[in-house]
Amino acid sequence: MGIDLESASKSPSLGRVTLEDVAHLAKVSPATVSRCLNRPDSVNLDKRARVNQAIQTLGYVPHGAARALASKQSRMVGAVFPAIDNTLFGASLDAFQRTMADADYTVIVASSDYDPLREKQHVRRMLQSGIDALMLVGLVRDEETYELIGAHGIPYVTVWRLAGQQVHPAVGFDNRAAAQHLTDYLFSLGHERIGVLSGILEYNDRAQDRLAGVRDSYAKQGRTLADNHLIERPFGVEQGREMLRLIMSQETPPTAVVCGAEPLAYGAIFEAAAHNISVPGDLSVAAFDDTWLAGQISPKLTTVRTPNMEIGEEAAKYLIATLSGVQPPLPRPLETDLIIRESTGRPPAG
Amino acid sequence: MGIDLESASKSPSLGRVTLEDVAHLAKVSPATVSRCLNRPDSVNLDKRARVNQAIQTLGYVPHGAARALASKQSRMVGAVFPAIDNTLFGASLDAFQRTMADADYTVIVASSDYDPLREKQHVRRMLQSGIDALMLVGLVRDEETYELIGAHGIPYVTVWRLAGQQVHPAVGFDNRAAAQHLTDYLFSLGHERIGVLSGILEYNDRAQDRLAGVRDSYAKQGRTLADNHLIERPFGVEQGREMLRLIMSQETPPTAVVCGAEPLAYGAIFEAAAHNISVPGDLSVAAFDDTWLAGQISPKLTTVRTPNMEIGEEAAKYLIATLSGVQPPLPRPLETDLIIRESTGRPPAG
DNA sequence: TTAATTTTTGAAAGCGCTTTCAAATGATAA
DNA sequence: TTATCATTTGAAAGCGCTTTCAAAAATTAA
Repeated sequence: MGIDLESASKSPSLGRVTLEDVAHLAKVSPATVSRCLNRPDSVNLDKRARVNQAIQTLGYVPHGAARALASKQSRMVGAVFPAIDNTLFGASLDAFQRTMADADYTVIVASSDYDPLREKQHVRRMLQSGIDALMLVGLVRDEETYELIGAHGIPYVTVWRLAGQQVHPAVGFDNRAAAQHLTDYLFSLGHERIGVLSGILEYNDRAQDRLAGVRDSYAKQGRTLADNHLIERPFGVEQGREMLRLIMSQETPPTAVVCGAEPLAYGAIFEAAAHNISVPGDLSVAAFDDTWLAGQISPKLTTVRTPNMEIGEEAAKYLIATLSGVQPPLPRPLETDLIIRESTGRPPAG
Repeated sequence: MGIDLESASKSPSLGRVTLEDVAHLAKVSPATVSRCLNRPDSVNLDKRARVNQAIQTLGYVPHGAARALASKQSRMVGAVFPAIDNTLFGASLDAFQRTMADADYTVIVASSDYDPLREKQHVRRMLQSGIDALMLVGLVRDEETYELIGAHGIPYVTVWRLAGQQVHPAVGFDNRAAAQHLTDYLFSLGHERIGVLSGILEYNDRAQDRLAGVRDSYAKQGRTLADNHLIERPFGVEQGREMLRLIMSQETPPTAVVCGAEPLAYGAIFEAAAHNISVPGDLSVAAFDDTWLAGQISPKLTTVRTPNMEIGEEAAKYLIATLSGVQPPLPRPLETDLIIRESTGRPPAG
C-alpha cells in the first residue's frame, strides 16, 4: 500500500504514490492533504507547507478517476465538431481548448463527419467518460442526443449559430442575416441572378441558415432563387470546381455566386480561371469564413468574416462560468463582417 | 442508493442509475452485470439477455471514473500537438481520433504552441486525468516530460519524425531524407543557390531535420548553404511573404527556395507575384506537405507529400496494440513523395 | 482566568465499479 | 448412478480520493 518515508528512497517507483503516502510523509491525515489540493486556505500554513513539500519529494500526481468518483466532477469537458481537420473548426477547437486549459479543464474531442448518429455515439462515449460539460456544433441533431445529455444533467452549449426558437444555449452568430447582408450587397452591385454553391444542407443548420439568408435577400428584391442556381455538394475545392462548371453551363448562368464556405469559393475561382471566366469581370464570387487565404489569393476574395476563435473562447467561458455555479447571461450573438475585396464587382454589361 | 424495479417507473430521473440498479432489475449480482459489460462470453446467455434488457430499460450508462478506478484503465488517450488549428496536424488528429474511437477510446487533445513547458503542463494534466496512452509530436522536449510519462508507466508514441538514436517509439517519416531528396532535385535542375525559408527551428526537430537534409544535399554538391540564404520565421503566409522579400534583397539572391511548410511557400509565391518575380522563371519554389491547395494554386506547387493522416492512424494503431497487450513491431518509416508540379524549373539563364 | 466561538484537524464512510475467491452449478467420465 | 472437472455465479474487499461529522486546537469574549 504505497510507500513510506524510508522506503521511498529505497524503492522510488514501487507502485503508485497515493495521497495517503503524502499524508504519511507530511505527518497529517489524508483529509488534510485533500484539503490542500482543493481548498488550500482552509488549512494551516505550516501544515500546508509540509504537504506541498511531501508532494514535491514524492512526485505525487493525484488520481483523476478517484477524484472524479469521490467529488462527482472530472474536470473534463467534451467537444464534438462535424470535422476537425480544417482551419475553421480547428480555430474554434484551438481557442476552446486553450480557454479550458487555463481554467484547468481537459478537453475530449471528436469529429462527427456531419453525421448525427456518429455524433450521438461520441456524446455517449464522452458522457461515459464523465465529462462535466459539452460543446456541440449547431442545433439540429438526433433528439436522443439531447435526451442523453439531459439525463446526465450536465451543462452544454451549442455553437456556430444562434438559438432561434430553440431553448438550447448557443454561442454563435446569425448565419442567416450575414448571408442576407452579403447577398444584398451583390444585388446592390446590379446583379440579378445570384447562384448559391452550398455545402450539403442535410443536418447542417448553418448551411441551411445561409441559404435562407440568400432567399431573404431575393425576397426583398421581389425575386426568387432559381432552382438550377442552387447546387449542393460536400465542402471541398474539387467540389467547388465541379459546381462552378455545373452552374455556368446553365442556359442562363448567374453573374454572381455565393459560396457556403471558402474552399468552395477557391474551387470556383480556380475553375473560372481555367475556363477564362474572369472574376469579377464575368462572375462575382463571394463566400464565408475569411481564412488566411482569402486576402492572399488572386483575386482577393470578398467574404464574410466569421468569429471562429471567438466562438471557441466564448463557448468555453460560458461553460466554465456555468460549472463554477455562476449562471452566466445567455451569450450575445457574435459579430460578422462583410469584407469586400476583389472577387466581386458589377455584373458584365451584356 | 439508486432505484429499484417499481420506483424506476415512478421516478425515472431520481439520481444516477447504477450498475447495482441494473443488477436488481435483472435479478443477478452486480458482479455479473460487470461481467456482461466486460467479458460477455463469460456469462450465461439468458442472464446476459436479462442484463442487457435491464440496461436498456433503465438507460444505464456506466460510470467511467468508477470503472477507471477499479480497473486501472480509463480508455482515454492523450494527444498533444504543437498546434491544432491547421490542416496539417488537423488531419493527423482527425485520423488519430477516428482510429481511437473505433477501438472505443476517447481522446483528450491539447496544443502546446511549440512550447515545451506548455507541453509538459498538458502532459501532466492528461496524466492526472488518467490517460492510458499518449501521443506526442517530435522527440525534442523537456526531459522532465519524459520522466513524468515514465513514472506513470503508460505507453506513448512520438510522431512526425523517425526515432533516430533515441529509444522512443516513433511513427513518422524521414524529414531529413525527404528534404535532401527535394534539394537534390533542385540541384539537378541546375540551381546553385538554393535558399531555405524555415519555420522556427528551436524546439522543432522536424524543421531541424529538414534543414539538415538541405545541408546534406549541399554537401553532396561540395557546396554549403550560405548563411544569408537561410531565414527563420514562424509558420504563416505573411511570414512567407516577408521572408521572400528578405531573401530576394540579398546581393546574390537564390534562384530557388525550399520552404519548411506550405503556408510559407504560398506567401513566397504571392509576394513574388507582387514583385513581378516569375515563378518558376526567376525563382523556383518548393515545399512540404501537399495540402489541398498545393495542386490548385497557380503555379501549382512542387512539394513533398507528407503522410499526415497515416501518421495519426498508425500512431493510434500502435498504441491500441500496445494497450491490448500485443507488443507491436516498431512502426516502419512512412513514405513521402516528391510531387513535381509547376513552381519549380531551371534557373534563369543569366 | 474561564467560557464561548471559531477555526483546523482526523476518523470513517462512501463514490460506482472490478476482481478475487470460494461456492454452486452444469457437464463429462467412469 | 456417483465422482471429477470445467463453467457460472455471488459476496466482499478494495481502487484512491472527498466529505461529513465530531473532536481538538486556537482564538475571542467575558
